[in-house]
Amino acid sequence: MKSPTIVWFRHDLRLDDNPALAAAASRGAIVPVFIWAPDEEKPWEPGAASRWWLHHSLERLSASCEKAGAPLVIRRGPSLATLRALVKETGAGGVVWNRRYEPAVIARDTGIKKALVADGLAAESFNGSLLFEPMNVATKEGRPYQVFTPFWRALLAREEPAEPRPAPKKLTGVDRSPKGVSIDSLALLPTLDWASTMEKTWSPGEAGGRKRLERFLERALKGYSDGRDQPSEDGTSSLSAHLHFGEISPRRVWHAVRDAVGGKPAAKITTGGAEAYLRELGWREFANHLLYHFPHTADAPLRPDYARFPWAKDPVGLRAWQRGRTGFPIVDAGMRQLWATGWMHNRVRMIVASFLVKDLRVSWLEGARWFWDTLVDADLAANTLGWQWAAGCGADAAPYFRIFNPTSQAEKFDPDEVYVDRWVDRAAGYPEPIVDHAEARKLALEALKVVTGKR
DNA sequence: CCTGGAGTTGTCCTA
DNA sequence: TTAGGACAACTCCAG
Repeated sequence: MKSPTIVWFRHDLRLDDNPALAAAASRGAIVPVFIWAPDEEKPWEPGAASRWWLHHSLERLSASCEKAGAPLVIRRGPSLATLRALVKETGAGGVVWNRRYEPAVIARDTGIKKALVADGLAAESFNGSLLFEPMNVATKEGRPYQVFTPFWRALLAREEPAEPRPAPKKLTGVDRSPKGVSIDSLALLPTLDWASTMEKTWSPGEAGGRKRLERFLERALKGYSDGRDQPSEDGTSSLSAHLHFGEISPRRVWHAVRDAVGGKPAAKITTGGAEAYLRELGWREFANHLLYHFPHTADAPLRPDYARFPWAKDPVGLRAWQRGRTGFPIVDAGMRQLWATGWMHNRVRMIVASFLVKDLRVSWLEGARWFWDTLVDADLAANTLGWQWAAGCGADAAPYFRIFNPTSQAEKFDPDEVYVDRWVDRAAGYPEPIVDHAEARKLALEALKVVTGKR
């Protein structure tokens, strides 16, 4: 019998349109593996909400692999050593995986590939997570893009992403599957009772992702352009966490959206909702492009001038923001939705982010860290882009004078206060506003002069 | 190399 | 009540 191939699952927790899995399955027997090694991703090892999601996603993936004929082996420990051990135990001839683009992960994976090849093994990686990988996209001058619109135009001018390929009908496992550990033993679930609302809100896993997509296409795609701005409505796709963990393929989403509006090439789509949604997938690509080409941005502003920005030390304000006790109902509603569900509507993410960095003048990194721990869709590329955009220190950032007014944003996007009422009880001991917005706005504009170097 | 149009998501003041 | 301009320049990127 031919030697089996190890399929190293990471952020591609699906069988559908999974290039690494497909390649391995076409060669013969496979050993599907997930390795829990959070230390290797420091300082951005998965946060609490991500771990909750991962726990359930692994349960689903494990069930699917089992059913398809090749049980998932779960282990913990250093990735390279674990892969080498598995090679030894199974006589595998190679290891395959789908690529990730976070700086720490790239460094690790590069080392692992080199080591495996030096061991005399076949090691091959694939694109399972992006429509267009960052190393293949550049301006006419060969530089990375830093402005979204030209980036997006360039993507639209290209050949479209390939059609997704369905899951292999059957997987062939090895005769004696290597021992693994239980999902429970990874201790991914929170110890306190924090996840009950999350459990009601989400269905982690491949099937849950596909259902979300179908539901979105049926109910919200058409009205997406405006619907996505109403946090009280289910007007967004809510696919972010499924996409982050690779439970659904972006190619699958891309083509499903195209097909939903007649199957025209994406560049020719003028239907408002579909065009706007594909553009959001474009932002996901752009975020990965930026993080790949500017790896320092996860921890420092892209625009070096901003290192001078006089951020406030305000642990009390930060705490009030985190707990949803700022006295600004739309901000508090968002922060409480985040705490309860592990997710926040994108419109509200912008409002709360602007509030933290402009009204409280607390560093975007504090916000990024809180989101990182509490979002089920926490994604280093998207989180970095979003926070640097709000703070004005990133690529294609919001102009410095664009400071969200939490009151007018609420009036505009939650006029009947349906969203606020869902998350905030303003009767009992609801706090007074912790800042005067008009005053805070002036101070923020003043502080920004330090960066622009003017008086 | 130069040129010129353009840049996700806003707010406030004035006429 | 509403519409329009100011809020800063700067850099990006295609032609």
